[in-house]
Amino acid sequence: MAKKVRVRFAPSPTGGLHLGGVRTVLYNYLFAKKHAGDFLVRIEDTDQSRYVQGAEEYIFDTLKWCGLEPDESVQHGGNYGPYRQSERKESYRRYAEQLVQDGHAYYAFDTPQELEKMRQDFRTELNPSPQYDHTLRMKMQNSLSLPADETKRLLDSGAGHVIRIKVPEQETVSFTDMIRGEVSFNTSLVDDKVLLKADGMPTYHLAVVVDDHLMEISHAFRGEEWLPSAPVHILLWKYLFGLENMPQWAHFPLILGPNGKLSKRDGAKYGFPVFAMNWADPKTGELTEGFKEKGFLPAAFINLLALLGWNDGSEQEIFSKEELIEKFSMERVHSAGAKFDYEKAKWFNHEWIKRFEVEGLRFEVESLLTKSGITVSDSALLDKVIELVKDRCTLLPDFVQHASFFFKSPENWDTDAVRPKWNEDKKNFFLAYIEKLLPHTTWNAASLEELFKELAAEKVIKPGELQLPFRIMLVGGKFGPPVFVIAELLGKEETIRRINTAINIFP
RNA sequence: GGCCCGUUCGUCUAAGGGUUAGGACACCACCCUUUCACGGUGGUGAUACGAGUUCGAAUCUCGUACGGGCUACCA
Repeated sequence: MAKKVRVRFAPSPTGGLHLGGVRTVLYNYLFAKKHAGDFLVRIEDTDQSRYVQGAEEYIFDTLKWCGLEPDESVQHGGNYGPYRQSERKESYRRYAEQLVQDGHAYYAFDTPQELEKMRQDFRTELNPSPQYDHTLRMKMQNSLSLPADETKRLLDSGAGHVIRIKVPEQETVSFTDMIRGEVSFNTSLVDDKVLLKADGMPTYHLAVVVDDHLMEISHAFRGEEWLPSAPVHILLWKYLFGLENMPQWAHFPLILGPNGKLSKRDGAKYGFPVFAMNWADPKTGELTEGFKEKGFLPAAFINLLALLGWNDGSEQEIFSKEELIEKFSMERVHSAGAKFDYEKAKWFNHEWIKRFEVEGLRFEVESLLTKSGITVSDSALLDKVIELVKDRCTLLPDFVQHASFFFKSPENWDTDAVRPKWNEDKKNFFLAYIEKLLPHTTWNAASLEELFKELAAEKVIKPGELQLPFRIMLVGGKFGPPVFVIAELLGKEETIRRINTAINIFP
């Protein structure tokens, strides 16, 4: 009998949510939705020293922007709450003690200094990082190496201690990864990981297993960096809840930067965002730019993220969220890491801007224009302008360049572009053109162009040489849609005003 | 160092024994456009290497090389 699909995402509020993290949420979400299952978010706040104030809210803001809101979460409550680890503290201790009683874990009293000393003492050329494992545990201070009464005395006296898993020797732990197939490990090479810390909080290893059990998680998906600790989790499932109840695992490939796992540094170094939204670290004040603020559409963002490690086997590249839910399948997630390419990311956004209806863009464009000091008085005009220029915009802020001159006269003119061919004859042409425009009643691009060309023929000037100056008069530079279309949208009064203004400025 | 994962154009990828190894981004050329784009057409460009299995290998197996991850009382 198949259990209902229930997946969870467990972010740690240590600041920011980068591409890899968001993609993990995305795949979790897509899989859950595809199978009509639940998608939960559980907060990993075990390490209070790394906990960053505001990071939790940031995570939920990000999920909201991406349209990946959980069904149950810290914010919404739900039947399996609480979803914050610090609020579940007591239950973890219980399971850890249970393991000790069953002989699968033990108390360890070693201080950080003693651990450091151990690493120093046993470090050799062949083994640069000695582990707390079966070869060393009897040489350390723990309930396995110490006499029972000494252990009891230490415990009773309230001596600081952790609980570590007792990993067996010479066993093979294997499991089936939905992406990689069978993966196996020799337990002799696995170290005795800490399960419960001295402060009573669980480490990720204990928490993930206990929570997945308590929250009835059916599928556990996470990044590939977790693969090496999977044997610990498998062992814990075996000891605590039974392998037959274990969720199915999938380890997603990493998203790589120019060199190795994508990091916050890469963004700053190579000039592209690595976070979904701006993140200002309250501790350092450091700001990391986000895709949102850079001008990405959420639809484009999740689209490009989804394709970084997955495709449906066809040549389709543009997928809406609904299509992704429908077509996503774990079998088609790659096992190799994918290097992030910002150029391609921008292409996705461009495609989405082109596809978006005006209604979907209006709000963003207007607020961007307002932010750069442009007042949009005519919203019907704004709609026309958006439709007209959206093909030219890759990132949302590009609209400012391509749309602002419809609402505000240029203040600078690219006079260098007109200078070489500008002369008295041309100036006279525009003066004459104004005279023709004044009584003109059918104000549309076609008739304006016709008038322009007739006059040019009359004055024996090539129309081509006149169009560029005309464009610069209207928009200030060498860009934008066809000139006569611009003139049409600008209206008679404004067009004439701009010709008049510029004609006196041209060299 | 040890363990684990991986390897098709520069990048993202298709092709799950038989294709001139396909597409997209980027790049180049041409067309369209007397602006900038969009668009269109074409081009450069890849199966890491070596063995084996097979009539036949990018595809299966092994080895090598290379890349990445992990190796904390972080996740």
